[in-house]
Amino acid sequence: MVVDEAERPVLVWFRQDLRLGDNPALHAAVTTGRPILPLYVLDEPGPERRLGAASLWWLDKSLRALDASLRRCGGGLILRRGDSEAELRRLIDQTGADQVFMNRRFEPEAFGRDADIAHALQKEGVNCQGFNGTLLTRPAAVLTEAGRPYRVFTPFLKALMPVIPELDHMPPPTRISTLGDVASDDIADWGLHPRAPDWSGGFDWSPGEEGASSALSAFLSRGLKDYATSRDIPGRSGTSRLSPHLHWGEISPRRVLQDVRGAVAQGRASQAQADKFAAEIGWREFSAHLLHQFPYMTERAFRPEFDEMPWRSDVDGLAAWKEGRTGYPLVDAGMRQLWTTGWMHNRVRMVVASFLVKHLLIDWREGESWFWDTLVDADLASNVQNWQWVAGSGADAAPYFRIFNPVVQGEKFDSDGRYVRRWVPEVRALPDRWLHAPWSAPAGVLSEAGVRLGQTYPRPIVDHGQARLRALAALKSLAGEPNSTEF
DNA sequence: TGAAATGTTGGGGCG
DNA sequence: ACGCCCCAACATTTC
Repeated sequence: MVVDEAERPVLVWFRQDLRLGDNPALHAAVTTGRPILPLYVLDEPGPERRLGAASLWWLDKSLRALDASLRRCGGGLILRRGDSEAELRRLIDQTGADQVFMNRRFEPEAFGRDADIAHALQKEGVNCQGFNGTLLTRPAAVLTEAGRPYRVFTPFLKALMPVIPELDHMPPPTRISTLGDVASDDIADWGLHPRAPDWSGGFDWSPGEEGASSALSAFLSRGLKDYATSRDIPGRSGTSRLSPHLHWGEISPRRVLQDVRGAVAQGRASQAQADKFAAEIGWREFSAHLLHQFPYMTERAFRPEFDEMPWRSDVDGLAAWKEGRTGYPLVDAGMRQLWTTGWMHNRVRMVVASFLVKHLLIDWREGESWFWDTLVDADLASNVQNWQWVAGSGADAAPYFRIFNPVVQGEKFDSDGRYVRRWVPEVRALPDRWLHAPWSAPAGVLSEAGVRLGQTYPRPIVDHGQARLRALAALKSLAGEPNSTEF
């Protein structure tokens, strides 16, 4: 088939950039003036880690939203299932496309494979172009003076902020010229939404580009102005809840930071609040850069001495943790919020993670794996980095002796009990004074609140004081100086 | 982006 | 008036 050069279509390969606005790859494709083939390939099961159940739930909705947006511009999303390279080639063969535009992914496996695919296609005359649509900067852009990756967050953030490129004006295309009849799967056939049973009834999310913008607007008008303190109170809606939108690229971190700066300029929030929020976006960036540069982090401890950690095997403890019946109300509340809504407040994530790793001495990979399956914002770099941070084995990690007391954390950050009462109704009637430690309440208080320990609500599966000493002993046994940050 | 143990200080009760 | 003790409040150190 001989096709006029100017009529050849170009392919936009969507992955974790499920948006039309502020999308560098799509924008570059539109600029060619050629017909556009928007493609998503479900490479599942493929060479990468399989998506978790909550991620599949989200992907289902986000792809539908992207397809609807594309249809409003004149063309729909082409869905294919199979090996990424094979499906790209198939579509290229079917349509005569001679260019591929994609926003790069920076997880090591995906990054390497994208490069392999691009090289293979270029050899055959298909031009491939990669962009950065998901991070503030490419990982290689932030290095120490010695040319090495940062291992400590604060200097990383300081180096990152000045090198973030300006946000180019890339409005969503109003019209996409597409080819007529290109075969696409029906997303309903992919079965991404859970059935039998459908456990997603408690998910309260609006996946897609519009949902992302709404979440940002809501945060800018309500959450940002006292972010620094509200973000730590799990019983309030003080966080942005942008994480799943950012993960799937329904909004870009540059756009988020630009709008936050705009809110400050309009006097809707102070610079200090904005800086605190920017630092959280900075942690996302730090995670992505670390994983890109230290690919072994998904499997092994960032700090090798932690590979010797004497983890316990504890099937019952792990199950109690997952199911939210450890007997510590704040921990149980968090795990139930996760299961019910696909999300957990950040403060509580630290507490439940610390509990698994330090109180139960269970390998952080067990927790990471559970979060991966149940979180709608599951992100390889962030998930792995944060788990290693809590475990003490990560970059700039929590010192080994930092062991959260779930009772003290509850009293500090859920002092009115709003969070625990919402997710652990069994103890709802206890007065604040005893809410976070039901086992310490006098018998009369318990019976008045209708709590029968061991029957209506579990006794603690470990004693905090003993578990703390056990963890300290195990962590101290590691070779080297676990607390040192010197290299 | 801890918590617990230990140390210090100062007010107040009391002999 | 004074020393002594208790203990809360706060600071420091230790894990």
